[in-house]
Amino acid sequence: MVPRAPAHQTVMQTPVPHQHGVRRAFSLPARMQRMPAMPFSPVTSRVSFPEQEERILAFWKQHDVFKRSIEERPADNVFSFFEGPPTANGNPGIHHVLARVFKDLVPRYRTMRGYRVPRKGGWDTHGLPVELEVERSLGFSGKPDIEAYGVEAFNEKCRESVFKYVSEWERMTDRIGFWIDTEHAYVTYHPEYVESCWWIFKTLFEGDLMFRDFRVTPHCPRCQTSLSSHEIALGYKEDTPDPGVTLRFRLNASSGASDALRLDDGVPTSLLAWTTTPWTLSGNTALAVLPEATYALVERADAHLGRERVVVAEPRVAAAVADGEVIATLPGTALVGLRYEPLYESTTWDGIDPLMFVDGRTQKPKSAADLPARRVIASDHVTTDEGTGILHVAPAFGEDDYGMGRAEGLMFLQPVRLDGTLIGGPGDGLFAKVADPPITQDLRERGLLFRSETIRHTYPFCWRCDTPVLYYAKPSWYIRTTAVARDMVAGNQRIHWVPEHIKDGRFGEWLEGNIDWAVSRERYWGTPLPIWVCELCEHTEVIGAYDELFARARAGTADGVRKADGTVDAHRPFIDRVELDCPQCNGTMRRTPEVADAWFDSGAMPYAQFHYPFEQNEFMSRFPADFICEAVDQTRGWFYTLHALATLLNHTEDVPEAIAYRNVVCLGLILDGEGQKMSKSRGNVVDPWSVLNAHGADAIRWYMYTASPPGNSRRFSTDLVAETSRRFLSTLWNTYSFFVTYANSAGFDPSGAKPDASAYSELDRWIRSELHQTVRRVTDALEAYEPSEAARPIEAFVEQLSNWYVRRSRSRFRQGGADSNAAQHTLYECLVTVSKLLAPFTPFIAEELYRNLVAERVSGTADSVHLAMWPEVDEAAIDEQLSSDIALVQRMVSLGRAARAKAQTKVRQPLASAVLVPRTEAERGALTRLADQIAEELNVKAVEVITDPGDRLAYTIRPNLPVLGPRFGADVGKVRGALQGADAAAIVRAMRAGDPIEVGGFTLAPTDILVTVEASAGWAAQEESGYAALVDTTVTPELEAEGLAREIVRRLQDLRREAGLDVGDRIRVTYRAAEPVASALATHAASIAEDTLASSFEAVAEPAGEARSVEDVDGTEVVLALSRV
RNA sequence: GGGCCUGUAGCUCAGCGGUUAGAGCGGUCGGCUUAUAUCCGACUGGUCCCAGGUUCGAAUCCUGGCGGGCCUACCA
Repeated sequence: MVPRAPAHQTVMQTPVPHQHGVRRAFSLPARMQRMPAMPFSPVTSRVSFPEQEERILAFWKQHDVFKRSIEERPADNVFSFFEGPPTANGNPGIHHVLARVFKDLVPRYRTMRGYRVPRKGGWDTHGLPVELEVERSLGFSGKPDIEAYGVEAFNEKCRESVFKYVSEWERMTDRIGFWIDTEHAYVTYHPEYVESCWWIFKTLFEGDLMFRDFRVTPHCPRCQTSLSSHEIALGYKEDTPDPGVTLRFRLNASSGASDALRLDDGVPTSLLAWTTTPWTLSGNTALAVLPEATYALVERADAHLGRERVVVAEPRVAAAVADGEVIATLPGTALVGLRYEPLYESTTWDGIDPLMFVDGRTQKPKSAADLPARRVIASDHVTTDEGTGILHVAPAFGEDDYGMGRAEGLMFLQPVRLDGTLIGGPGDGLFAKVADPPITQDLRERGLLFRSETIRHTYPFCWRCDTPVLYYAKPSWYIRTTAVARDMVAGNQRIHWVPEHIKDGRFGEWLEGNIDWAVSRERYWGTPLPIWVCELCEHTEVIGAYDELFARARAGTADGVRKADGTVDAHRPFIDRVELDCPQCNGTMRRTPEVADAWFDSGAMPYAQFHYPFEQNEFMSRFPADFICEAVDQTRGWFYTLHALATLLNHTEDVPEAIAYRNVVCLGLILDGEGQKMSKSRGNVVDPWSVLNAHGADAIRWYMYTASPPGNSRRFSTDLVAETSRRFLSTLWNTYSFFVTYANSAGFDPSGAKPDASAYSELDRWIRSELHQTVRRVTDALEAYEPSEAARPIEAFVEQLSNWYVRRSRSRFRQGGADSNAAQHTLYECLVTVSKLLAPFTPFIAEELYRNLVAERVSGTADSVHLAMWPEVDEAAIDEQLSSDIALVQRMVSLGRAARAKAQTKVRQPLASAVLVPRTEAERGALTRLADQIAEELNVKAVEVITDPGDRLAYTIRPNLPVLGPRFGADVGKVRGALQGADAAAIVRAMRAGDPIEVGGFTLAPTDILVTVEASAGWAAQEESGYAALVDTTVTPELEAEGLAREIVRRLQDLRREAGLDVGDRIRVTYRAAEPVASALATHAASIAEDTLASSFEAVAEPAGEARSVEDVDGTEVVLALSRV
């Protein structure tokens, strides 16, 4: 249907202020203005949602609706949204659709609330995934291949690769109705973006928030590169066999041991330590014990060494030293500070460069004598659950070890090369894992091996080449996030998280355990670190702007960065050639070779997307974001880097807020039908287009919003989307189609005066009450960023609208007159309001309804629902009593139908009466008032509402536990027992009279007891939760005749439809029927004729006409024939 | 290994201290219907993952397991 407006030039008018509403900003063609007689465009009940959506997309484009939805809102009322940039190096899957539809929801809602919501897109273009994709396409297997190929050419390939899939992303984004400005999207490799990143680096460096240090990192010795945590996760192998060796670290007279260790006895005494990595032993510089643990001195006889004593944690004695005798125990603190004999004198080996920790940094010692001696240290990392309770510490090969080295000022030895080969000792020149056996053998021969075994554990391998990964200390640049860790924790408390548990759960705990951010990567395609270090004196300088770079660069060295045409490309390898003069020593300053972690780029987007601070533009009005939304896997990714950089830059007083976002919705992951995460590697990714083409974007969107709360993971299947479309969208569509059909035939004018309040029927007042309660619920939920909570009430309302309001009002729409007008106004209001409520959720169908019902019919209105204002709650329309009364009616009708089903009388068969039994007097009043509706629904002649059904019912009584529980506590059981034995009828009588009830020594009030009823003969009853409905099952001959007449009406209507007659066609009917049908038809001929628009209805011997059918009515043959008049 | 989430009908999910655990879909049967690709009813289908505990009362709260998901991790 949309767009129906003929193509024409839209005329932009001067923007108008929008404090209280939206003014139309372009003029409609003259023929569309003020033509109340013009009907709504006809709406077919059969609609292709996907095709309709394409038409609406075209309408939005033609009329620039997205852009206007921003620009028509006041510039001083900004709601800020940050787009977390997707990496466009693969085709988008349905899981990307999930994120994008949730991102779209809140901005659309806020726009309708009158905010200006700019939506700048972005692309994440740097990083390892891009490099790996290129490596794959070039058939590379590691860094040496890239170096040989040339960094310049390689990076050029990366740049091309990034946008290979962008058009696919844009096509998907557009089709699902995600409004985002891709035209002005930020791109992380653009020079302006990189320059902002540089500014941040410089700001942090000058604020003493950046430093260089060793970092222990997973390292693939074959590819000679660090592996990111993501890559490591790909390569874990279970049950990897490794050596498990227990070693003797000898104590001697100069160890400084206390008397407790009895070294004076002259018995050889050792500390025992266990490790799975013998190749790290030559890097040992300490042993760690748990100070609060108790250690045991164990004496034993060794087959080779004779009498000896060993020290292990007391709980480990049985496991580690099965054949010994504990001769003393001592606290862990008594071991701290002991010196021990090194396994290897590795400090003196060729090629080893011993370092030491000073003030937390590794340094060369002034002389060999300054090196700290190996000693026993205290550490919380030690456990007594495993090994010996004494830990071998090699700071060069373990993160914990490194931390201990730093904290304790230990020696630092790294006798392993980056290619994984050992320097010196028994394994000299061998690859680390290969060196384990010779090292073990050497220690065995020297009497230092206490025990050797093979253990199995989970160990990481390089996912590309299957080489075991080594953990290895390498120099790295850090951002000192620990300096602002408390600020980050405090800031987090000001962020509204959905779901809430992320705040103090996954995210909060991550912040609590914050460590400095290792931000450098030894890679190629990334933001180059703008750090230059003097070759001679190590003077370090950070460049924060291109102008600064060009001013400082030695002549000619920056030519590759600033191209001849004036553009800048600060990427490698050009930037690597830039040399600066050292201001301190006249040496040459060269750039540190690393690039930035790509997460740094994305965390910098609040600033870099606007080239802040180089351009003073939107940044200030956009920071911090009011809303961001990504999947939970971003908790330690984008959510963290955004937060960290904001807190850091606030710490340096360069940005005004310490948080980057105020509200964040974390989405769960999409799983496939089997509950597995969708990923390219598993091959279970659903192609969004297959679903979009079949069911459309609205169906997918509605499914995403309603399937489960945003934070839950959800299983996805096309069938579930199809169900959504059928159940929700079709119901709404048909209600809309119904309205348009009858409104047009009645000449309904939406601009016409609204009916007086008194003209509205009770049904009208009820649905309006429901409508405005729905508006309230939806608004509240959206204000709380709870999309699922917001969507469900709309679904429930549409269901009520279609299946109660419209169904019960159908005849009113046909009749005309004041009542008909009230019904039309009511349904119109409902549909228009629903279209606005739905606009953020299902923007296409909402637009279609709004365009046809409002924009094209009512002057002075916005021409798109997305430019309209959010509906206001009409508090006066809300009548909660009426809402609950109708809910009760619906419940009673449902009970009554169930009672009919028990009696096996179809609803078409009229019955004499129904008896309703509510729980309270107030309910009795309501049902009495609404008895007519119930009688119609149940097809009974009379409805009686009573609280005492007399002998039509038998009673059972039950204790009202929620009331009795708090009062009687443990006696509840006795009360229950007493009630079971009591005379139910007598108690019910007492309850009716309002008398206190004495039972088993307890005094109960009427409200303490619940009554259940059952029908007696001649009645059918259904009871639920204290409510009951009964129907009189007696079918008199009169009732039977009436039922037969209605049966014939239904069959004639079927015949009309089969014959292809129009709703208004008048007919002539002839029939032949045996008894008892014949008499029934004769009696009711007039009403049958009226219901079927028949001008004549006569019994003949041989019925004939345009359509004829032979029917079996309860065993009686009936022949029907009809012809158009 | 640790953290967080999650486990309810064949499927997707509500319910999160209170009477007989629900909805939609599916299946079977019946019914309504000239807005509907709809709708209504009945039937079918549940050791509310398991085991303890708290409580008068537990799907719901606590503890411990088990399964699934995500994140994280060389506990030597």
